[in-house]
Amino acid sequence: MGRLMEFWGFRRHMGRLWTILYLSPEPMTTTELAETLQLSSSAVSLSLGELVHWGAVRKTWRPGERKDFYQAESSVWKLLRRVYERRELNLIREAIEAFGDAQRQLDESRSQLGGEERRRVDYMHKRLSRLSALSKAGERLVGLLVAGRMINPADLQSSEEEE
Amino acid sequence: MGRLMEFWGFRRHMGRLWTILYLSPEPMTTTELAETLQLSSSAVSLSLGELVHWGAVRKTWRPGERKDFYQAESSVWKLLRRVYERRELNLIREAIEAFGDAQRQLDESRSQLGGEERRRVDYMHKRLSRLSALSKAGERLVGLLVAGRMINPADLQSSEEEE
DNA sequence: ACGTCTGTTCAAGAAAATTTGAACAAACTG
DNA sequence: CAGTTTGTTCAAATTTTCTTGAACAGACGT
Repeated sequence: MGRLMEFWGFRRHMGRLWTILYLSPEPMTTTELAETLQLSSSAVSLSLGELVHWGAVRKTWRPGERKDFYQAESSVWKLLRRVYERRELNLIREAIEAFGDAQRQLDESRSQLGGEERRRVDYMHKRLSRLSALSKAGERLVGLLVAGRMINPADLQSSEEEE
Repeated sequence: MGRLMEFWGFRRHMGRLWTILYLSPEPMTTTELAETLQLSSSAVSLSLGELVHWGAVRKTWRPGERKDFYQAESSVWKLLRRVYERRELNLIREAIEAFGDAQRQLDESRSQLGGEERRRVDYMHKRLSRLSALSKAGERLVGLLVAGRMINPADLQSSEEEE
């Protein structure tokens, strides 16, 4: 899970910590976690905090006990959905915006150019439109994924076909 | 595109190089690329090579010209599919294998344990089964994506429900 | 065959990230 | 209220990853 998480763009320790908690029948303390994974308390604090932020781990208490206890959110599907929603969707939207900005910049310079240069700009404009269309299709698809609805990858495919 | 690619686990320059090529009506040489992006020739060579390896860029020639020319594979959908196929599927399969290995290790030690310890091992075993089921559902889904067939995220969801 | 041009590989250096221990802050105990 | 215990933050140190220039190798033209 550490490797998986790292691949996904999170800290490796986040995966390791979550896994330990996921495999434990009982909530655990930071001390136990640090011991199990041979980590310093600050490393645990940092990664655990991020896990809590992503809703992958919940803080709990025990009557009488002074330390905090942590337990894993055990619905991986719920977690995946949240990540797609918060992170991937944002990323795609930023990309869409960037493509739009680029096109607008091209529009501005177009009038001052002629011949060869202008043809080049027009070409770039067309390509950017394609990237935009693709991103928008992607946005829709991820939206459906998050909503748990059926997805048709052919939409992505067709968004790229020449008009 | 650089940021997107980086986020996806590739070098940032791969995204930048691909974009320049994608926006260019004509194939380009390494020299032009290096100039455009202010990169050293070795940096271009490295990232461009990786792009070729992933099929995102093709080498072409021009009669008479001595330098190699490069052009972008312009079907992003095709590229996405290839990445999912070569990389994500592998990752998932490795995970599935790892979960299986872990379970076998638990099986081995189970007989030598008793009481509390054994209950703990059984719990971990059950949890690993859930991760396995989830990964296998994921594998199937990515397989469908690559094949361009319809996907139902609800499969992932249900693979996690208690039996 | 030689010199030139092109592209790749490598090791050293630079930059970026992770990790850690210590300092700090907050909450509880007696 | 002083003394613990717990958790977080920070800057220094370490590790890892990127980048670069130089050395190397291959191909071409003469």
